[in-house]
Amino acid sequence: MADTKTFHHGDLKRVLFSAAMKLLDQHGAGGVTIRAVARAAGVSHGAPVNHYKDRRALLTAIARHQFELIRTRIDRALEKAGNDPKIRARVFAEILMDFGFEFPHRYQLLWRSDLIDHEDPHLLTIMDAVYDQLCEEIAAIPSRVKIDKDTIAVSLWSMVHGYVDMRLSGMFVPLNDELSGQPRREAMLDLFFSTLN
Amino acid sequence: MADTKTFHHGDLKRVLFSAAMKLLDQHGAGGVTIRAVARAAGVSHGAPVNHYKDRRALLTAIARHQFELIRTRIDRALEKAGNDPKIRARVFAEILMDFGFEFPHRYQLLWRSDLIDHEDPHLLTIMDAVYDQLCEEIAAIPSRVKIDKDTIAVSLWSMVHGYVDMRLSGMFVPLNDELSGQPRREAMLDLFFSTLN
DNA sequence: TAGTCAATATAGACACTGTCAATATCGCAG
DNA sequence: CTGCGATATTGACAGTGTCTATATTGACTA
Repeated sequence: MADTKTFHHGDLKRVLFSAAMKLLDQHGAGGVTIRAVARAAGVSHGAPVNHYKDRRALLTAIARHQFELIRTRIDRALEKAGNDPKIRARVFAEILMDFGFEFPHRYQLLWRSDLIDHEDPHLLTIMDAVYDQLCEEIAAIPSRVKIDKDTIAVSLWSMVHGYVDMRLSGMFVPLNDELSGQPRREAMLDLFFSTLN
Repeated sequence: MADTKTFHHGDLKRVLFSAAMKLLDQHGAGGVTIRAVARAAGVSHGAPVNHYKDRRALLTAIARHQFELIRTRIDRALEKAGNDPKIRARVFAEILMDFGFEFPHRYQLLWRSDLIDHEDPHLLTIMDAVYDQLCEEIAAIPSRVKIDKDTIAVSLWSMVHGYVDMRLSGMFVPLNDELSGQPRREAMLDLFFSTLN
């Protein structure tokens, strides 16, 4: 008896959300305007304010949802990943890259601090959860050399994010992203994990 | 007799450019509107079109200029960097990070393909030049293992960009970015270059 | 010197945008 | 049936980018 299915429209909040997602995937964050979302949902331009305080709130909700989706994907992949912590840490990287190339506009939104609220508690929580999960796997890697675990985690995530982000901006594309059949991303991860021996 | 110092205002193009830079540094790319730039330059909102076709053209010009500044900084730093190619490649990373943290809004603009034209020939040229310079240093590193040079270059730049970009979005800040006095960025670079032995 | 003309600047319009305030409507509690 | 809170509509306001028509400037030419 809490929230769903009441009042005028039905469940406008959900409709607004999915309309916004569609606009995001199609036209990027710039296409997700309050008014366009309202149009797509078939309501007036003033209606959304009852469910999302402003544009930033709507986009922040979407970002939160994406991180939850990422975590779900990671969890599912880890179930089938065996026990080698190096392979498990690598799964993390693969999932993030897959997500970035599959949903470029969603991925780019995640880091747009001018559009979303990175102080949002829900968002902070889920981001921390993903980061902590990575750290757990990293910590389980047996390593001869003593390297700070956070440094490894930050390095890996940085490399992954940097690669996806730059590729989505059109960089490294002239490099063809292929070398002798193996995607470059695999070669990068090979290189990274070879460090940890 | 070519371009500078003519007509009505004097050299409005330069004035527009530096007004835009000031707005960028102060308020981010979102604050760089054609009309705000025109206001800051003391001309009407329609004046800029004579010098920059549209907002995208103005921002692209700024991006181009920033990459040229980065290349200049790299060149200068390389002059004092000695002959060890590993140190020279590292200089590249240090300069990029310095620039990113010194001018966060300028740095973020460089990768906003919704705001600037990454197909612009001038921009492509200067970006390629910076990348090629990195590759040269990488190629000079003697390595036991045979690793594709582009993979190393892409990995390094990706890690550097990813770290700066995520930090500027507020991530990794709770980690304090310090570990035992040494900045994390140095630890990351240590880790990266330890791979190439 | 007078006149022409391209380069440059202005002013106004149009269609957008986010956000706010006033108003209207719905559906449930009493 | 009566409220009343939650929700939706409408209109307004100040912005924005970009286009068009108009005005001004300065240099070159006859």
